[in-house]
Amino acid sequence: MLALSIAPQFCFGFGVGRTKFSMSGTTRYFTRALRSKSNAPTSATAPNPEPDPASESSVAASAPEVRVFVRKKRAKRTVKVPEKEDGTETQDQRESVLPEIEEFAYRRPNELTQSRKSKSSSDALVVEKQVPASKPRGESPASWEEVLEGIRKMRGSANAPVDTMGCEKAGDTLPTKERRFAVLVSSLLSSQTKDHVNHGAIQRLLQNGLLTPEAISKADEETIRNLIYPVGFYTRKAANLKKVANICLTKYDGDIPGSIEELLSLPGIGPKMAHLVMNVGWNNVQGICVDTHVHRICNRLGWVSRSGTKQKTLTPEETRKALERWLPKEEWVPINPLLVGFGQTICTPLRPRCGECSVSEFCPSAFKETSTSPSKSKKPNKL
DNA sequence: CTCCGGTTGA
DNA sequence: TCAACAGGAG
Repeated sequence: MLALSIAPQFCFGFGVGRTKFSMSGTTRYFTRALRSKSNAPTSATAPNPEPDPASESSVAASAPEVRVFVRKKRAKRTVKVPEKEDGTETQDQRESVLPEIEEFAYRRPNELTQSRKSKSSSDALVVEKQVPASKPRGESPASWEEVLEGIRKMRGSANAPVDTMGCEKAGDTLPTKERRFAVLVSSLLSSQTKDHVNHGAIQRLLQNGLLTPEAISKADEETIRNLIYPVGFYTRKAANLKKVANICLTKYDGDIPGSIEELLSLPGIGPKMAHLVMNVGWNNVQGICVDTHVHRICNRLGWVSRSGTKQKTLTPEETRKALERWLPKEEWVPINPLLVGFGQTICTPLRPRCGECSVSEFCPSAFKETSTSPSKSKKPNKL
């Protein structure tokens, strides 16, 4: 999931020999793309399209075509960034980065109108199960439609990248079964990971032919770990990925599970991702994909509460059920990217920019958390 | 409630 | 420099 910014200080440069580093109290890491552009200027991004089923020694070690990230743990001192980080360079970085971000910008208004008109013109979506739009069963909050519309307008002017993009884009040129698997993999990788990082990992898997259950189950874990490296929690995810690939092969004939319950049984797939995979992979809306942004914002707006009370919901799952009680089904999919983007730019977890929010008049929590924060309370309100 | 591993804002 | 972050597992 994204933190707050698409700002120019982003300096990621996959495959261009740029080094970045981070610091934390106990551990320092830096990453470096192995093959720099100067070695193979024109083919740097298309190393080896063929599957390279694991030789015993890791693919990363034996095949120079595989682009991996090298990580070093516990470097004792700060690593120098080889390329200058002065102002002009930053400018270049921004220019090279923004188009990629642009790709991820959510295009919800189109899709919304499309789904409302229920037109079959959508190309990549294969499983076209018609979801009956159910009538909301609970009380709708006052003015929720105005609020949604207001947020849509705010989002239209300032797009924020959204983590579902990696999923929706994942392998959208692939055959349907492979595409579903790509969506599943993307979901596995995407949690706690910025989507451009996730997208890079998916591309590397794809380029190395490792975006099928067969290939992943044959590849060794080290290879997978190196390929997905910059994503958050890559060690755990590499292990989960192998397990999931094997489960898909043995229990689902190489396809992915088609129900929430079965998806939840996969390691690394929880409620949020299970609903995301159903929505995006199967185009079958079983529930709302609720992440912390949706959870936080719905509570701030007073849209959800513990059943029978006015208390805030305590978990995203609780929020999901509460929201599903009244939100019309055609909003179930759009609500996530809408609120996530909103939550990244305006309704931030800490110090929400209520002054810039056009729907603050409808929000019971507006201006309750001051941007200068201190005098409020020792224990800041998490929502 | 903590850990996972890296990024980010303060 | 360092704690907060974000989804899932334990």
